[in-house]
Parts: sequence; structure tokens; C-alpha cells
Amino acid sequence: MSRKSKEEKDKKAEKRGKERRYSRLRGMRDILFDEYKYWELVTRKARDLAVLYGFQPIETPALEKADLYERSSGKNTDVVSKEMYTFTDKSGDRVALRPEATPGLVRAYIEHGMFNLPQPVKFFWLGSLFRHEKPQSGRYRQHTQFDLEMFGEASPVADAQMILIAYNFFKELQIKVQIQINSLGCKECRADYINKLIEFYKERGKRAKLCIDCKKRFATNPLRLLDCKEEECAKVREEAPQIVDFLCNDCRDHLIKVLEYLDELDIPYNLNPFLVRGLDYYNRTVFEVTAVEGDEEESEDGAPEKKKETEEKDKRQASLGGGGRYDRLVEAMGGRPTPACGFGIGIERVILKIKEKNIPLKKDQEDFIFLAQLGEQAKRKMFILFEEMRKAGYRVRQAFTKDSLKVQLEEANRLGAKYSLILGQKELIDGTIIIRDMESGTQEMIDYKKIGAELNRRLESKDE
RNA sequence: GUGGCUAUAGUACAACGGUUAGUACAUCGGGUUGUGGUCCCGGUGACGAGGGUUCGAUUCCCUCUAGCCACCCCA
Repeated sequence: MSRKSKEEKDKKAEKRGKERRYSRLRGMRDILFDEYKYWELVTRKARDLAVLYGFQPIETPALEKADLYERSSGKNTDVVSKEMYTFTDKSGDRVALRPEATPGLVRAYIEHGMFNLPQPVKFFWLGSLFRHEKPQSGRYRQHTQFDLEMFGEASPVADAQMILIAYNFFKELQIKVQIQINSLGCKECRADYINKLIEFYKERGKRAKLCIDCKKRFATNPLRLLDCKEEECAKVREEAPQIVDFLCNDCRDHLIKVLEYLDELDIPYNLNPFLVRGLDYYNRTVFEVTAVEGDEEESEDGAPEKKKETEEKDKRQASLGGGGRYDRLVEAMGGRPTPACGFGIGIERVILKIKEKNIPLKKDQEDFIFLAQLGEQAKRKMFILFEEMRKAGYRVRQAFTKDSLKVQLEEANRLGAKYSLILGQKELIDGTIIIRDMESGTQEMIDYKKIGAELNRRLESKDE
């Protein structure tokens, strides 16, 4: 570098100045044309389902007071303590970009006095969430969730219905999923259970085997000992007491009812005693939706070992959505005691899954007509014709910014036009127009006034 | 936040301690000045950033940044 010629250095410096480009912030992404098709497919499915089940669309601000999340999700949860975008705004308020949807929805429920509405109140929400995490595929700092919440309904039917909707969502998108479900009990029986769990881990030698993180967890949040993935920790855990055995009567009944509904609805689930979710507000039912890998039905040659491996892997990642019941949160946030439950599904992860599985998109290729023109006069006339046709309900396209016929037909071809209407000087004088079948390449000169009749004839006969 | 792998045109990939960094697709123009989807010809376009080793670095080393993967956690 020391002997680089002056010229070279200058060149480099000039280049640097010229070509410094902006790039996305880490973990953020643009959704371009191709991806947008998936985006629409998935969000439309979400919206359709939500409406069908009687959920009302609602939006909330992306920015809220930071302590809304600290109080509801829990100050010590990772989502809040490590990943939240928190800052002080110009008026000195401590605010945060929402890291999850539920707290804002609870706030809205209380703030607008929705306990005076007929219960339950059911929200459908679709929006961006922000978490400052280390990105990898399916994990972004801004991601989008489809969220359903139901306030004012304590019955296990509500839990089951939530799970049903989530399940249908994936099923109708042709994604195979399994529901992991567990109960965290209520305040009382969970406390009992945690004591039992602590006692269990206190028994000789067990703590020594745990990983560093779990040693910490033992002190801060013993429940989380249950979902550690370390081999040793899992081994110790095998013998651990399970919460299902310690639920109080009400909580046990609730769980059983939920499971009965699921059985009746034929929803495959896995009662997973180790499922513990990372937010403080959950009680009773918690569930998670995980992708089921592979085409288990089709595989006949069965390589059981390999299958096991992928299954193992899937349990680790591939959480596509999750949720549960949070009966105490509304009250804790200053509202009336209101039972509630909900779930969220990560849109980006769903899209990733759809792409991965090569699930074909429905083509919405309806026939359309391309208008091509040559010369200023013709252009003006076509400009007007375009508007007339559009208003009359034809699907039309154009490239009026291009003058060359070649380029225009290239564009028509690229777009996949069924017919092109071509108007030039000659036709203008004769009062005719050329209609070209883009598939066969044959074309015909017709009376300009008969465009409508001719198109209708062609499009109709094709419809049969 | 921790660890591993990676970084070359818009995209997917080559090559090289030394003179002009290749190929395909895409893009733009021409062959065809009034006709697309085939073909032919041509143009534009890249070594992520900074530093070090070296006579010379896109190539080797370090740092940063970004992406992927694993962990933590989650969607």
C-alpha cells in the first residue's frame, strides 16, 4: 500500500466518494416483487380466517412506553431485557418499538373500555415487531406477526378454538405442523410445582451436572430448566416432576377439556410437559406450532435414523407460532379481571416454509390485452382507448412511454398478454386497428369501432 | 450477546501473489427505421470496508461490516 501510485490512490478515493451506497440496517429486509406474492397469499389467508371466526381487525402504535412491555411481558424476560429497542424520545419519554403484540392490545382493550362491549372481544392484528437479536434465516430484527387475541372468555373452548384457527391456517397453506401443548397452571398450583421442581434439583449432585445457563436459571426462573437443550440437562430432567401432575383441580379440568376438544376436532397435538414459554404472563394453556419436516406419508424406504435426526433438528428451530392463555394480565395492567388468550404466527417464517416446500402459488393469470401504438397521433388515441377499456372492465396493459413497436411487443410478451391491439398511422387513417393473437402470432385488421365486439367474441369463445 | 463458516457485476458461479479478473442468466443497444416469444452481434456492469505483509494483494494475515449456521431466546 505504501508504494501505490498517487494516481491509483486518487482513483480509489474518487470511487469511494461516488459509490458509497446505503444498505439496509442489519436484520432488516425489503420485500420485493417475487416475495410479495407469498406475502399476499399468507396475509390474505390470515385475514380471511380471522374474519370467518369473528375477529375484528385492529391496529396499535409501533411505539409505546417502554414500561408497558416491562410490566406485561416481564422485565427479566429476554425479549424485554435484551432485545427491546428502547430509547428516550425528544419529550423525554422512555419509549420502545413493540417487541410483541399482546401488551399493546391489552392496553387498547383497557384504554377504550372494551370490557363494556359484549364479551368476548376478539382482535385480529397484523403488524411489525422489533427485536434486536442476532439475525439468521427466519429471524429478523423487524418481523411480522399475525396475531389473534380473545378477551373476556375463560372457557377452554376459547383455547381450543385458538389452536384450531392456528392449525387451520397452516393446514390450508399446506404446511404440516404439530401443536405442542402444555399447561402452566395458575398462580397457586404453579408455585407448588416450582417448589417441587426446586426440591428435585436440590437432590444430591443434580445441579452440578447442569450447564452454566441452567445453573443461573435455577436461581432466576426454575421453570426454564425444563426446556434447556443441553444433553446433560435433558438427562437430569427426565426424572423431574411434571407440572401436569401438580395442577389444581380447576387447572387440570381446564387442560383436559382443551385436549378433549382438540381430539374431537382431530387436531394432532403433543402434550409436551417441557414446553414453557418465555413471557411471564401466561397461565394454564400454552402452545407452540412447529413445522413437521419431511413427507412422512410418502416415505416408504424409511431411513428411520435419518428421520429421527431431522425431527430432532426441527424441534429446536422451526417454531412458526405460539400463544396461550393469560388470565391475569389485563388486571395486572390496570383493567378489570378479564380472562384472555391469544397467539401469534410469524409471517416471514411461514413464507420461508412455503418456499422451502415448493408449495405452488395459485396463478391468477387472467387474460389481458396490450395496447401498442406507433406515432404521436396513435399514442393519443390509444391513451384514451386505454381509459375507455379500463372503465368498461377490460384488463388492459400498455407501455406508452416506449415508441418502438418492437419494444412494446417485447413488453406485451413479457407480461403474458393474450392479445395486442396495434394502432399506427395507416390504421388511424383507415379507421381500423390490428388485433394480434400473442400466442399464435396471427393478426387481423378490424374496424376500429368493432374492437369491443371482436374482443368479446374471442374472449368468450375461449372461456368454454 | 457467544462460537463456526463465508464475502467477486443485478443474480448464480469461475480464476489468479503480477500486465486486460472470466462464464451463464438478467439488463441495454443493434441485426429487423411497423411486429414479441428463436437466433446472431455488441455495450453497461464486480473483487464488502479499513489496515498490515510484499517490489507488487482481489488472492496471504488482522480488524470492522454483512450474510449463513449453531447457541441463548424466539416468530
